[in-house]
Amino acid sequence: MEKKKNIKLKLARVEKGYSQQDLAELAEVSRQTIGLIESGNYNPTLNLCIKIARILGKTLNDLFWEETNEQ
Amino acid sequence: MEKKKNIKLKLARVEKGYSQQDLAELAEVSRQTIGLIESGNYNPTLNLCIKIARILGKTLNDLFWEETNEQ
DNA sequence: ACTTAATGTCAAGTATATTTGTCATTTTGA
DNA sequence: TCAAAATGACAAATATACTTGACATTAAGT
Repeated sequence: MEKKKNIKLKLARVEKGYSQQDLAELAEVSRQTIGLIESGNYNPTLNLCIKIARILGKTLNDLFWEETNEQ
Repeated sequence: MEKKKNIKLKLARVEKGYSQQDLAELAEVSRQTIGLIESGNYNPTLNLCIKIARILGKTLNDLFWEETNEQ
Protein backbone atom coordinates (compact mmCIF):
# COMPACT_ATOMS: atom_id res chain seq x y z
CA MET A 1 0.00 0.00 0.00
CA GLU A 2 2.53 2.59 -1.10
CA LYS A 3 1.18 6.08 -1.06
CA LYS A 4 2.14 9.00 -3.25
CA LYS A 5 4.85 11.31 -1.95
CA ASN A 6 4.01 14.96 -1.54
CA ILE A 7 6.72 16.31 -3.82
CA LYS A 8 5.05 19.71 -4.06
CA LEU A 9 5.49 20.25 -0.35
CA LYS A 10 9.12 19.20 -0.40
CA LEU A 11 9.85 21.48 -3.35
CA ALA A 12 8.19 24.46 -1.69
CA ARG A 13 10.16 23.81 1.50
CA VAL A 14 13.50 23.50 -0.28
CA GLU A 15 12.78 26.60 -2.36
CA LYS A 16 12.53 28.51 0.91
CA GLY A 17 15.82 27.00 2.08
CA TYR A 18 14.23 25.23 5.04
CA SER A 19 15.20 21.86 6.42
CA GLN A 20 12.45 19.60 7.75
CA GLN A 21 13.58 20.66 11.19
CA ASP A 22 13.29 24.37 10.29
CA LEU A 23 9.77 23.96 8.95
CA ALA A 24 8.79 21.82 11.94
CA GLU A 25 9.87 24.54 14.36
CA LEU A 26 8.05 27.25 12.42
CA ALA A 27 4.89 25.13 12.31
CA GLU A 28 5.34 24.06 15.93
CA VAL A 29 5.26 20.35 15.20
CA SER A 30 7.91 17.63 15.35
CA ARG A 31 10.41 16.95 12.59
CA GLN A 32 8.91 13.50 12.16
CA THR A 33 5.50 14.97 11.39
CA ILE A 34 6.92 17.02 8.52
CA GLY A 35 8.81 13.99 7.24
CA LEU A 36 5.69 11.85 7.34
CA ILE A 37 3.63 14.43 5.46
CA GLU A 38 6.27 14.64 2.72
CA SER A 39 6.47 10.85 2.56
CA GLY A 40 2.73 10.75 1.84
CA ASN A 41 1.95 8.01 4.35
CA TYR A 42 0.04 10.46 6.45
CA ASN A 43 -3.21 12.29 6.99
CA PRO A 44 -2.44 15.62 8.68
CA THR A 45 -5.06 17.93 10.14
CA LEU A 46 -6.43 20.89 8.21
CA ASN A 47 -5.04 23.47 10.62
CA LEU A 48 -1.53 22.08 10.22
CA CYS A 49 -1.86 22.11 6.42
CA ILE A 50 -2.98 25.74 6.55
CA LYS A 51 -0.12 26.69 8.85
CA ILE A 52 2.46 25.01 6.62
CA ALA A 53 1.00 26.61 3.48
CA ARG A 54 1.14 30.09 5.04
CA ILE A 55 4.73 29.57 6.20
CA LEU A 56 5.78 28.54 2.70
CA GLY A 57 3.82 31.31 0.96
CA LYS A 58 1.53 28.83 -0.78
CA THR A 59 -2.15 27.88 -0.67
CA LEU A 60 -3.83 24.62 0.30
CA ASN A 61 -4.41 23.84 -3.36
CA ASP A 62 -0.78 24.52 -4.22
CA LEU A 63 0.46 21.93 -1.74
CA PHE A 64 -2.34 19.46 -1.06
CA TRP A 65 -4.83 19.40 -3.95
CA GLU A 66 -4.65 16.98 -6.86
CA GLU A 67 -6.75 17.78 -9.87
CA THR A 68 -8.84 14.86 -11.04
CA ASN A 69 -9.93 14.25 -14.61
CA GLU A 70 -13.64 13.98 -13.96
CA GLN A 71 -14.02 17.18 -11.95
CA MET B 1 -13.22 31.19 22.32
CA GLU B 2 -15.82 31.37 19.55
CA LYS B 3 -14.48 30.22 16.22
CA LYS B 4 -15.55 31.30 12.77
CA LYS B 5 -18.24 29.24 11.09
CA ASN B 6 -17.43 27.64 7.76
CA ILE B 7 -20.20 29.30 5.79
CA LYS B 8 -18.60 28.41 2.47
CA LEU B 9 -18.96 24.73 3.21
CA LYS B 10 -22.58 25.08 4.27
CA LEU B 11 -23.41 27.08 1.14
CA ALA B 12 -21.77 24.53 -1.15
CA ARG B 13 -23.65 21.72 0.58
CA VAL B 14 -27.03 23.46 0.36
CA GLU B 15 -26.40 24.36 -3.29
CA LYS B 16 -26.12 20.66 -3.98
CA GLY B 17 -29.37 20.02 -2.10
CA TYR B 18 -27.67 17.87 0.52
CA SER B 19 -28.56 17.68 4.21
CA GLN B 20 -25.74 17.22 6.72
CA GLN B 21 -26.83 13.60 6.89
CA ASP B 22 -26.61 13.22 3.11
CA LEU B 23 -23.12 14.66 2.97
CA ALA B 24 -22.05 12.59 5.96
CA GLU B 25 -23.11 9.38 4.24
CA LEU B 26 -21.37 10.32 0.99
CA ALA B 27 -18.19 11.19 2.88
CA GLU B 28 -18.53 8.12 5.11
CA VAL B 29 -18.41 10.06 8.36
CA SER B 30 -21.00 10.78 11.04
CA ARG B 31 -23.57 13.57 10.78
CA GLN B 32 -22.03 15.15 13.87
CA THR B 33 -18.67 15.45 12.17
CA ILE B 34 -20.17 17.43 9.30
CA GLY B 35 -22.04 19.64 11.75
CA LEU B 36 -18.89 20.30 13.73
CA ILE B 37 -16.90 21.24 10.62
CA GLU B 38 -19.61 23.71 9.57
CA SER B 39 -19.74 25.13 13.08
CA GLY B 40 -16.02 25.90 12.85
CA ASN B 41 -15.13 24.45 16.25
CA TYR B 42 -13.20 21.70 14.61
CA ASN B 43 -9.97 20.62 12.99
CA PRO B 44 -10.77 17.91 10.43
CA THR B 45 -8.14 15.79 8.69
CA LEU B 46 -6.86 16.65 5.23
CA ASN B 47 -8.25 13.49 3.64
CA LEU B 48 -11.75 14.28 4.90
CA CYS B 49 -11.51 17.85 3.59
CA ILE B 50 -10.43 16.53 0.18
CA LYS B 51 -13.25 13.99 0.15
CA ILE B 52 -15.86 16.63 1.02
CA ALA B 53 -14.50 19.04 -1.57
CA ARG B 54 -14.66 16.41 -4.31
CA ILE B 55 -18.23 15.43 -3.36
CA LEU B 56 -19.33 19.06 -3.54
CA GLY B 57 -17.45 19.80 -6.78
CA LYS B 58 -15.15 22.31 -5.09
CA THR B 59 -11.46 22.58 -4.24
CA LEU B 60 -9.70 22.79 -0.90
CA ASN B 61 -9.19 26.51 -1.39
CA ASP B 62 -12.86 27.02 -2.24
CA LEU B 63 -14.00 25.54 1.06
CA PHE B 64 -11.15 25.78 3.56
CA TRP B 65 -8.72 28.55 2.58
CA GLU B 66 -8.92 32.13 3.86
CA GLU B 67 -6.94 34.72 2.01
CA THR B 68 -4.78 36.84 4.27
CA ASN B 69 -3.76 40.44 3.58
CA GLU B 70 -0.03 39.96 3.89
CA GLN B 71 0.25 37.01 1.51
C1' DA C 1 -51.84 22.50 15.65
C1' DC C 2 -49.37 18.48 14.30
C1' DT C 3 -45.75 15.60 12.28
C1' DT C 4 -41.44 14.85 10.45
C1' DA C 5 -36.94 16.25 8.82
C1' DA C 6 -32.98 18.79 9.94
C1' DT C 7 -29.80 20.55 13.08
C1' DG C 8 -27.35 21.54 17.75
C1' DT C 9 -25.27 19.58 21.58
C1' DC C 10 -23.47 16.56 25.18
C1' DA C 11 -20.98 12.52 27.11
C1' DA C 12 -18.31 8.35 26.74
C1' DG C 13 -15.79 5.36 23.82
C1' DT C 14 -12.59 4.23 19.76
C1' DA C 15 -9.36 5.29 16.04
C1' DT C 16 -5.66 7.77 14.70
C1' DA C 17 -2.69 12.14 14.40
C1' DT C 18 1.32 13.72 16.71
C1' DT C 19 5.15 13.46 20.09
C1' DT C 20 9.31 11.76 22.14
C1' DG C 21 13.32 9.15 21.98
C1' DT C 22 16.52 6.58 19.54
C1' DC C 23 19.38 4.71 15.91
C1' DA C 24 20.60 3.94 10.89
C1' DT C 25 21.37 5.88 6.43
C1' DT C 26 22.13 9.50 3.18
C1' DT C 27 23.77 14.04 1.86
C1' DT C 28 26.70 17.95 2.09
C1' DG C 29 30.68 20.65 2.74
C1' DA C 30 35.53 21.24 4.33
C1' DT D 1 38.01 10.95 3.32
C1' DC D 2 35.89 12.83 7.37
C1' DA D 3 32.47 15.12 10.27
C1' DA D 4 28.32 17.14 10.73
C1' DA D 5 23.79 17.98 9.06
C1' DA D 6 19.70 16.14 7.16
C1' DT D 7 16.59 12.57 6.53
C1' DG D 8 14.27 7.82 7.14
C1' DA D 9 12.33 4.73 10.08
C1' DC D 10 10.69 2.35 14.28
C1' DA D 11 8.27 1.76 18.85
C1' DA D 12 5.73 3.44 22.75
C1' DA D 13 3.13 7.14 24.80
C1' DT D 14 -0.12 11.08 24.47
C1' DA D 15 -3.44 14.27 22.34
C1' DT D 16 -7.22 14.68 19.70
C1' DA D 17 -10.27 13.55 15.52
C1' DC D 18 -14.25 10.92 14.93
C1' DT D 19 -18.08 7.66 16.39
C1' DT D 20 -22.16 6.19 18.71
C1' DG D 21 -26.21 7.08 21.12
C1' DA D 22 -29.34 9.96 22.95
C1' DC D 23 -32.18 14.05 23.65
C1' DA D 24 -33.54 19.02 22.73
C1' DT D 25 -34.54 22.63 19.49
C1' DT D 26 -35.67 24.54 15.15
C1' DA D 27 -37.48 24.54 10.36
C1' DA D 28 -40.77 22.92 6.83
C1' DG D 29 -44.80 20.93 5.08
C1' DT D 30 -49.83 19.46 5.63
